[in-house]
Amino acid sequence: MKHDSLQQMLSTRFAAALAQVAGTTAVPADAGLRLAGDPQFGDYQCNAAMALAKTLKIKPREVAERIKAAVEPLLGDVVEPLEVAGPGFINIRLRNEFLARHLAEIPAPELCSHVPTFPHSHAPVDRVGLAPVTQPLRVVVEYSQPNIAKQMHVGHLRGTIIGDVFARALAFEGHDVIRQNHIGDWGTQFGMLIRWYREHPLPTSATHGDVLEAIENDYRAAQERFKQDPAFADEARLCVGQLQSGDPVARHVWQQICAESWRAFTEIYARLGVLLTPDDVRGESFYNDRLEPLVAGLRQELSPAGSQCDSLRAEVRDDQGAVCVFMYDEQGQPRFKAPDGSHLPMIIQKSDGAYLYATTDLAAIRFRLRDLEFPTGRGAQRVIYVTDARQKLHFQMFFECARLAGWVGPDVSVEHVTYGSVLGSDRRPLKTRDGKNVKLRELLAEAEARAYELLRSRDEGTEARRHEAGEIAAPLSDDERRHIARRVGIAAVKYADLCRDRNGDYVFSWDTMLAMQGNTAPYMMYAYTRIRSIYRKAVDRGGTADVYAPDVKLALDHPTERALALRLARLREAIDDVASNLTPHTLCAYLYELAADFMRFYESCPVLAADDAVRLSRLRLCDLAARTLRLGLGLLGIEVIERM
RNA sequence: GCGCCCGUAGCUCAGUAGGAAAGAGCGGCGGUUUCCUAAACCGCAGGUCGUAGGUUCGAGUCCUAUCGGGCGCGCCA
Repeated sequence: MKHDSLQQMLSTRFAAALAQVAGTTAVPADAGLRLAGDPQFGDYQCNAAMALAKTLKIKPREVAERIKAAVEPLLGDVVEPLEVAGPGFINIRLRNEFLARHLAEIPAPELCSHVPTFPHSHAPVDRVGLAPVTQPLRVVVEYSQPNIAKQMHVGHLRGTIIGDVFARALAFEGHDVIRQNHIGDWGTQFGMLIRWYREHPLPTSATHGDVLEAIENDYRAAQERFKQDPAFADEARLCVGQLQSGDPVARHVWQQICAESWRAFTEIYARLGVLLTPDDVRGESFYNDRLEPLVAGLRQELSPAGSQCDSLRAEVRDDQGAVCVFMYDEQGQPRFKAPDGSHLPMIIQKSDGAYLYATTDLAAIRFRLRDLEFPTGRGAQRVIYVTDARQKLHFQMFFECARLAGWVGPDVSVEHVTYGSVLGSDRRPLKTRDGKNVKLRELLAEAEARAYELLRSRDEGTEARRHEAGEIAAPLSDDERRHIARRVGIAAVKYADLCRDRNGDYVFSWDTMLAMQGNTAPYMMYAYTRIRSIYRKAVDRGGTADVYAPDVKLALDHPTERALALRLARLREAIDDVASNLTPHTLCAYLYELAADFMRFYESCPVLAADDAVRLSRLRLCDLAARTLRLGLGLLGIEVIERM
């Protein structure tokens, strides 16, 4: 089992050599080791000589030569002779024997059941030879955050998909991941609904096909009535109080609404292949009775003479009837400003006594870091919030406030991971034709329908013809096609979202995401089925039993074999990258390159027709490629299929 | 007014704590199928990296201005 990526392995050796050349015992944190910019320069390169030349006042190429001399004994038979090139680059090419050995160490699939896979499939995960981290962190990932009594819509799509990748990748790395779905299940809006259901029946599955849709319609009707009927509005406000004070009737209606909402959310999550379950729900209501003491506590922590952190400071003060946290910078100037230039506070209690998002967030982080009861009894060391970029200011204020209050220590990492909006082809936020939010339920149905249509139109011609020509055993049955269409459709939506840098806005396009060429889910899934097809045929011919036998030597003589092998050997780098930088698109890029490398290998290296030794070697490469694709796509929350 | 994000090929986007001649896909043009799925593969064409300064041996990448687009900024989440 491997802990270090190739890059880390090379980097530590070069770092040691650098220290030696620089004449220090301090090993540099960065040995300047990068992927080679161009294949002609090898696989990796070390760029540290130029920088070191400056401090040593020696010519860069001379420094490079010294590094080369110092590092070569450390590298053994890992690399071909190093080359110093250009102004002082050191080009590194891994030896084929090393690459082959490296891959040969990946054992036949050993399944691990500690990593979550898909909601409906509890198949253990094939780690493809990658070891978990030795020092796992407890990581909270908060994502999705739908609102009770409303259907999930496109606005929830990105956060749900992206957050799920973090949960998966971090869990795979061996961290102790706690998913948290901070659902909006509390607040004044429930007064209207509770009041409404005094005189209307609560929708049930017996009366409505989509219960949540019915509740949402009622909610809109109640809002309308709230605006027009003052008596109704007053009663609705009273209902809020009843709910908060635990009135059994109000409480019951609220619980029913929540239960129906969760049911609908869970259905969407399962269909999307997202890990979130009702167990992960800890909504705003959960923190309700912690809010009053929290505000009181914050008054203590942030009193003007109270605890301070660095030179920043904050104070709690009532302003215009609201309880506010005012934050100041090192110069004593306001940290945040309103449009009119006045000091912008973070409001933690409204003038009417109600609490806000900020208050709940503070309560939640306190809970996660201090109170969360887990087997080992420790709180989270890393908390990741996945929300859209527009909430940036809120999180900035919230994080600073929590730090200033001393609730988030220096050893804890809190991260706001943002993403851009989903836009339509008009570059405006994606809406339906009549200007409404696109329901996730409908969007996913369309994805599946479009994928089905794609398969059907393709099959009309080629599949039947290929069956007649004896090229394939049987055309797809309609059931299979529906199954495949579901996987491909959902995968297309998720992959299209994940494969671009999450910071920017992104233009939603069915045609782009369902394309068979390019960096898309269908292309990758197709590559996987091609590999599996070879393997099936090999099994039919009885030639796969021993691909992982110790005497099978991986031959990397053809350039496409070598390129594929190198890519496979870099899996660890790709996964480490997502887990530490929280950038799903870099894993997508890796997998796309892997699929493309496989396709090129496939075009130029016959597998089944090759002689025994070569066939087994290539078959093993194929299987490693399939396993790597399945794992990588699985970490992206995408399930592969065996045929397309 | 202040703050954040974005600006790279006709289009959609990569470009990894500054490193060698700027990369994909789509679209365009041209090739490849007695061969494991042609839903593929290969080749060609196409860029003053918004603009102007600066730092550096070296800048798409860092700094400062500036233009253009998006978003945010007291009792919403």
